[in-house]
Amino acid sequence: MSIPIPTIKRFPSYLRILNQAKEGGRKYISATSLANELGLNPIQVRKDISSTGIEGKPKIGFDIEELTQYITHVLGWDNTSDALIVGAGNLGSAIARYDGFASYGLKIVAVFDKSAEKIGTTIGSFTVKSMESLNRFINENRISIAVITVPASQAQAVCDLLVKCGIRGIWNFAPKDLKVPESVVVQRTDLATSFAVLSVKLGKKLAESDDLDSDEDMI
Amino acid sequence: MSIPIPTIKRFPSYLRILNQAKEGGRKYISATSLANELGLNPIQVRKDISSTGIEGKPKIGFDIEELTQYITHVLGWDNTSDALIVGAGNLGSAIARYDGFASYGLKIVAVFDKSAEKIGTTIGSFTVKSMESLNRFINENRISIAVITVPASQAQAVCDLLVKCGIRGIWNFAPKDLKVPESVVVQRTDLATSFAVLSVKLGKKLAESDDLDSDEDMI
DNA sequence: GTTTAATCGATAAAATTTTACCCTTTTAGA
DNA sequence: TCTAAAAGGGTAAAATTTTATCGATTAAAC
Repeated sequence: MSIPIPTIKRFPSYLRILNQAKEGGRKYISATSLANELGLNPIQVRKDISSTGIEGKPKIGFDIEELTQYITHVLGWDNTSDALIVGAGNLGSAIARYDGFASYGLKIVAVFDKSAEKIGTTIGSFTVKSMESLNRFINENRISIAVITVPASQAQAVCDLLVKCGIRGIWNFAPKDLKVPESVVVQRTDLATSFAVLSVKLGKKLAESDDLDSDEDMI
Repeated sequence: MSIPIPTIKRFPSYLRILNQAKEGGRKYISATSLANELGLNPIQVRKDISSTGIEGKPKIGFDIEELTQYITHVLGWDNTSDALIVGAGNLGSAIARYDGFASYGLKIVAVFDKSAEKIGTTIGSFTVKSMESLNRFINENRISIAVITVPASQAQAVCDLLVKCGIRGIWNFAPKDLKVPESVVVQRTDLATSFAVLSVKLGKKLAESDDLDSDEDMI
């Protein structure tokens, strides 16, 4: 009944292609063409879509509008959530300035930092607020999501504080695995993880082409 | 023989904990304590480690130094690769300024952008270079890895150019699935993907606690 | 020295995810 | 109208990944 995590991870890509197709004036899209765009297996796309309960029409495909709405809904991106950022360093600043979150139902509404030098400065459209004002801000604005972009050494302390203030979802960019109570959800996003996969694949690829090179020498 | 992708994705976390333990003066670490730190299953950790060929000692665990070296080697992080960034926007700038890449064998050596306003400006320790100078730079410095941080609409064009210049590995931050020849490796890193998982988990969690609330009402 | 408890390692089972197969539906064209 | 081709959908198989089980090993405590 519940949707597999790998499927959920593919959903944002589907949305992206769907939007593209819609902008191109199309009304229907087949699993096959979705798959082609994304380099996926069409059967897998169909299976992913089937988990939303949406049905397609043979020879035509799926109704783009309907599919978009369902996926958006499954992801909970149809209701915008306010979120705040803790940590006004490079990454925090970049995220604060990034304007693409709106399309996935996330609205950054404030940026916090503990450094006296940063408090009061401007990042994009935000004025950096102090950690002392965090609790009140969360409660007055009923914030349930926080983005952590502080150094690893401070991440757990910040996390604990956020949890105490009532935050329920944490998007953690610090390279640190946070301990939270069962009622709180943490998702860690780690550049290193992604780069590890690139490294290994590239290493393998380079080794292959070296092999080819030596094969060629033997001709 | 080849290491599963999920295992590779966990390797950077292992390295992080290993470093931490080493700094704490420890010489050995058990799969169990690694697992505890990361919220993983100890059996899984042992299995992951076994794919490196390293053997541990019962009752003691694994030699931290040895394990670190092997994992680093498997990831190819023992040889530093020079890389360049294309796209000096928010994200590109943040990445250029980020100093944590060194620990995973990645050294950003230049930043490129096509915008005349940005060329010549300074980002961290880099002076933004023009796209015209890209080809020459790649060849003179034998760069094989590029980071793409341009908008989605330009990503494929930039990618094609990079491939033509001889780039073999592309770390793509643009929300766009790039088509590359078979000899090139692309890894896409997407904030939306990560956030999707958080959204769904959080939605489920919030629904659960709503259920509990209503249950309590019934008492 | 013996016992105990922690841990490893190998193999097997379970769970999850991806892929294959085959049949049905529907549109477009002969 | 009939036929062909392009999907979709359901079920089952295959592949991958995670978890369990159990015996073997080893340092530390007694």
